[in-house]
Amino acid sequence: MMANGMDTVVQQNGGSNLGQSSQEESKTNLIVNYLPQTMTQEEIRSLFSSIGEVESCKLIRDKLTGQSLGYGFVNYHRPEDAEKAINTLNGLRLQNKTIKVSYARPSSEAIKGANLYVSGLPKNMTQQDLENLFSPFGRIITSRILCDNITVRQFVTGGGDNLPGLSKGVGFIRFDQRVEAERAIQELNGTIPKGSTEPITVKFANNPSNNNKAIPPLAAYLTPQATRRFGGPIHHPTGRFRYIPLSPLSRINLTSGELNKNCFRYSPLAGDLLANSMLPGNAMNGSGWCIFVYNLAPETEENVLWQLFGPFGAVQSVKVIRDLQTNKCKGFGFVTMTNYEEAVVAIQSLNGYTLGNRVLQVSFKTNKSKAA
DNA sequence: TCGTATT
Repeated sequence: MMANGMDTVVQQNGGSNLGQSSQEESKTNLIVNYLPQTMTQEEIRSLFSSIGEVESCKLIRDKLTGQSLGYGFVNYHRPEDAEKAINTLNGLRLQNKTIKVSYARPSSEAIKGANLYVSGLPKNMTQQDLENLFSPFGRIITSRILCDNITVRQFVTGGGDNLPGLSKGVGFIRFDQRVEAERAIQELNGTIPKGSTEPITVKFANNPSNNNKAIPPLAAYLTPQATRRFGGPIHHPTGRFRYIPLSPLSRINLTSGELNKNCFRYSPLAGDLLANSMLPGNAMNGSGWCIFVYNLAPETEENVLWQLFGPFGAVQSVKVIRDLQTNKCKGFGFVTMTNYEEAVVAIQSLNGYTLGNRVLQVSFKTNKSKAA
């Protein structure tokens, strides 16, 4: 059935009340996976609030470093909102990630430590092959075969089923229950898959919470931005952005983590945009850059703006301006992005973009009430 | 040849 990690998990027993208690499967609590590293809890809340009223929202962070672990939970008040969130937000591309939205299983000790690392796989083994190999031992939550160019794959195919990248011969299988994983190790470790000559190794995967390999060099926090190559959070003394013009040589690399998110740089492409945005009292309101989007269709909803701007970087909030009577979009909206450079790229990319049969106008928000 | 999936 499912051939990639983007799909909502299929309940192999149809979700009916079989052996294991189908008791308190929450219909409102969602787990969100593959979140962009920079996405904050409030940005997640904002995104999911575009569907319906959120009861609670939690981004899971590393207890030591505070870094996002790339997943979180969103609990709605209403089950129908949770279902709608899955239908509309699962598979949404944000920055270089494709998020996954699915129902959270009830938390328990039995589901922890159920992730397996598999190596020695034949290079031609597909994700589906891998699932077929492991599925006799339990319900598979996720599976993945590592490829050399996963980034390219996600951008080109949107995380599709085929894997143009070359398999590295290693992968992961996450089972629903730890006992299922244990049994898979016993039965499959050291065995030779059909059509292969090499035995596979099956073992428990490293636990990402207690590894020490992800700590960036201390120097990354101490040296000037020129030497920064790591995406970790910079704790600016002011706790907020400071305007630091750099040379106009900066280039933006959307696919790497090399965008310095805590300094504003002049971009040779963006001089006039910057000039506009720096008008008094406008785009930068102290927490992000407000972008004006014009010529939206009457039926536009918030998720459209998320879809449009999300791929360009951190989006804090979106707003569709509606007529109070008809509840239809009045033709414009606003998007607030955290980082100046990402906002510039979004504007340059989306201004003039044809959405439906409408040509969008996208710019930094200006203080047009004064009609200066 | 180790990804960011259980509060």
